[in-house]
Amino acid sequence: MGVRKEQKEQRRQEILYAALDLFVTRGYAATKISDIAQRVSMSVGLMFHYFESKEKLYEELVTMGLAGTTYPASQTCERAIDFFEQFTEALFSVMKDQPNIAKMFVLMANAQRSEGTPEYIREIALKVNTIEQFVPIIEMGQKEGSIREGNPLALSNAFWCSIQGIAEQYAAHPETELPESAWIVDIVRRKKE
Amino acid sequence: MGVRKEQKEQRRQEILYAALDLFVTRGYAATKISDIAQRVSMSVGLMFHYFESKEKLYEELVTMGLAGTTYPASQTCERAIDFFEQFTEALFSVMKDQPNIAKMFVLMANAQRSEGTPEYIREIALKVNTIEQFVPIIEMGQKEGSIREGNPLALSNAFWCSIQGIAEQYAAHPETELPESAWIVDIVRRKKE
DNA sequence: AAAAATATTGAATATAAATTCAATGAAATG
DNA sequence: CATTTCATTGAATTTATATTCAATATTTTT
Repeated sequence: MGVRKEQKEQRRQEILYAALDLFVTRGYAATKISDIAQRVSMSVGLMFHYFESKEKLYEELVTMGLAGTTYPASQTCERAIDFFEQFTEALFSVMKDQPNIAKMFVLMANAQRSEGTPEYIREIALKVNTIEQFVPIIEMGQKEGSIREGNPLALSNAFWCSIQGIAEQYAAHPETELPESAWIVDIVRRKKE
Repeated sequence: MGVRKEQKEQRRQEILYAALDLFVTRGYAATKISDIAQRVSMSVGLMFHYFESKEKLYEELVTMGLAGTTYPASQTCERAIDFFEQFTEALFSVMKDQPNIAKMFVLMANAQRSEGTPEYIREIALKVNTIEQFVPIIEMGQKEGSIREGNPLALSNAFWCSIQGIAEQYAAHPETELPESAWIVDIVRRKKE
């Protein structure tokens, strides 16, 4: 049973990933249903057999992005700085062999920031609140001396903005060499005297 | 003479800055002429008295962005790392009291990257080639020991992506506290043993 | 293999946004 | 103050794109 359902599900996935790529490289508003249809070699009409509307497609992507966001926030690390190192290393490594991860990063950021995003979709995207999540870890690291001094929120922000900027560049130009994770972790690392 | 011309020029500027803000906060494609018109309290029709089309308006902004991009590439600094420090400090300081600078950063990056950008506009935007510009400075700094080891292009890229990510966040949320420039410069700084 | 269910298409239709335009009002000029 | 020039509007028009739909093909089920 369900051979057809599986195929349909398969096809939906193809559409979703084609849309992800297009939404990221040209922006949601600038992407036409016909662009997506062309990518997956189907007629425009058929797209609506799979997705109710362009907006629903977007919503589903953002929901996927939210679901896929599982940060090992309470990983077992002795020092906070080790957490940043492991996290960043892991992230870059995943981005390298799954370009969709970088794209998803960009999609989520756009969904959060752009005033063009339908409000209910924006709200879904906003549930991923990475900047705030890292604040307690930074505070801990400051106490133990592995993270530099300074406003924890501003530090977290600086770190995340950098990650974000890198993901964007990588999504647009995957041929770019990713930085070594230590370079980025140094944004928050405390230097020894 | 030219009272009218001045007023017209004035009005054009208002439109340009309203468009800059909208293009950045919602994206070029998602911004309607009517959105811009509303911002500057004029009828949609009148917009076309000032600009031939939405695209020309975009082109003019990108051209402005290119013209405004004057990096003191060969500043008088003893060490390369000092250059990065001065540059970053200056940039953040300018962004703080001229929010349009941050917005322009974002506009230019979008124009460069998005496949939705009309090709001739993209080419204008691509003339700002910051990443490559910093490579020789990094190489110099590596020789003199003030910049860390590593692929100079990748280092420049990491630095610029961070700046870019920060500018984007700041453009979207100007209430965010900007990082201290030293945090970001540490991406390229060489640590003493 | 007939019937039912589903996939697919291409051609309408609907919607939305850009662009044009004829008409009107306001300022400058002689 | 009559005339010309420019600013402005609101209502068409055009263009682009999303969405619907009736008709057809394909697959599954009986």
